[in-house]
Amino acid sequence: MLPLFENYLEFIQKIHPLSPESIEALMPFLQQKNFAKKDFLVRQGNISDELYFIISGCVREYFEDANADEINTWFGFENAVAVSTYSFFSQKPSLTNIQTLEDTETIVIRHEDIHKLYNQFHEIERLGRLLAEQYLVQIEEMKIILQTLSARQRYEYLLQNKPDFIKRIPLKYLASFLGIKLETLSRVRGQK
Amino acid sequence: MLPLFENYLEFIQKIHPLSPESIEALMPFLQQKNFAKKDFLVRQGNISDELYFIISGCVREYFEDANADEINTWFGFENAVAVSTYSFFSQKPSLTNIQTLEDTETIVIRHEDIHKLYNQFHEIERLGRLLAEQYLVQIEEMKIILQTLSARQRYEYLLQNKPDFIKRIPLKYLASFLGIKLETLSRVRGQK
DNA sequence: ATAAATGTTTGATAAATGTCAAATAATTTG
DNA sequence: CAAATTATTTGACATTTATCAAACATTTAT
Repeated sequence: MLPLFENYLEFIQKIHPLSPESIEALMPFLQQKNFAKKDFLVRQGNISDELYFIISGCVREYFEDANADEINTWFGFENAVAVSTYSFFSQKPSLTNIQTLEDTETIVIRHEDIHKLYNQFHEIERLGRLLAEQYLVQIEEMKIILQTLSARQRYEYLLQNKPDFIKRIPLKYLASFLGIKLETLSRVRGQK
Repeated sequence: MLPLFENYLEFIQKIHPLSPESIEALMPFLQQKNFAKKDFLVRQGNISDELYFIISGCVREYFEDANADEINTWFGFENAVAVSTYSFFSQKPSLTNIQTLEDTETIVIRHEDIHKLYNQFHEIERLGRLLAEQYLVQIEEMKIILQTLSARQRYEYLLQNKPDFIKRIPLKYLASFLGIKLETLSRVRGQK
């Protein structure tokens, strides 16, 4: 087994253990892809037919709003799944970009291949369901943060719950992720 | 076929068509439950082991924040699935209440029974996956609204995209759903 | 039909956040 | 390493939103 795939399989098995047969069927569809800093995994407007598991590095998902400002919607580090959900699920043009913030190693699996595996192995479809459910709950949490917290409280939420974000992601990007302006974020974190 | 189940089956078939065998297996687990206005389908702190399909009426999902203010997180009308996602998926205590805003007829299916069906029918598990994916994309949309729009723009979003909300849901509840105060919402909609 | 309860609007003011401009600080590149 | 670029902070001020109080309107229950 290539050592790079170990993290990926471990990640999967934690969500839903797979039989040796499923894993054997899955492996040929996995492909390693490495990206330099600032490369794009997904581009707004294109249909995203790949799902990425991040082995190392860091990516952001963002879109451009009406004023051509970038709105960051998601950040992912090692051992996270990066996917342009709407596009990948519906196979329609992506509303977002996914771009690396550092050199990043990924394991890629294609939409088409996942669906082959879904058809062939009920337990892989179950994995897909569980992954979607978990992802959903995470998005819901972030939605509540944006719905209920002040700028200062949003920053404190990051401090307590996503310390990696503050360590590794430029404030510039974190601001729109938190739904506040860069200057406000800078002030809020100065006074604490 | 009881006419009440028709909408439910139609809803399901639109997401993923099921074979007659699956439908036959599913039917015995469906149960009709009617609620009076202000009744609770789910209570914060309890494990929610039921998923509701709304035949008629209207429900809200909400939780109480640290100041004992109610934060509304979701509204559902006819032909929507109401579920306390976190609790139902993880079978841990619910973070939210689900309460009717009008007399409401539902079709209920239990967590345990869904999982029996998942085990027995791959295609029902697929339905579950697709439902989770769709739900996820909807939550993501609302997250973007809260992340990027001003109070006035949030109201205009509702006007254009969820006119039913404005017709049928008291402003009092819509305000926290939009992440703004009642008075602000009232002002914003007065000046238009 | 009326009183009580619930829901919405309005006003005055305070607090939070945004805007624009400029100064520092940190990082990248030749 | 120095210049150029990118990122962050700070200041003055504008705008938005919240807060608190009260009035007004609508719905519900008797």
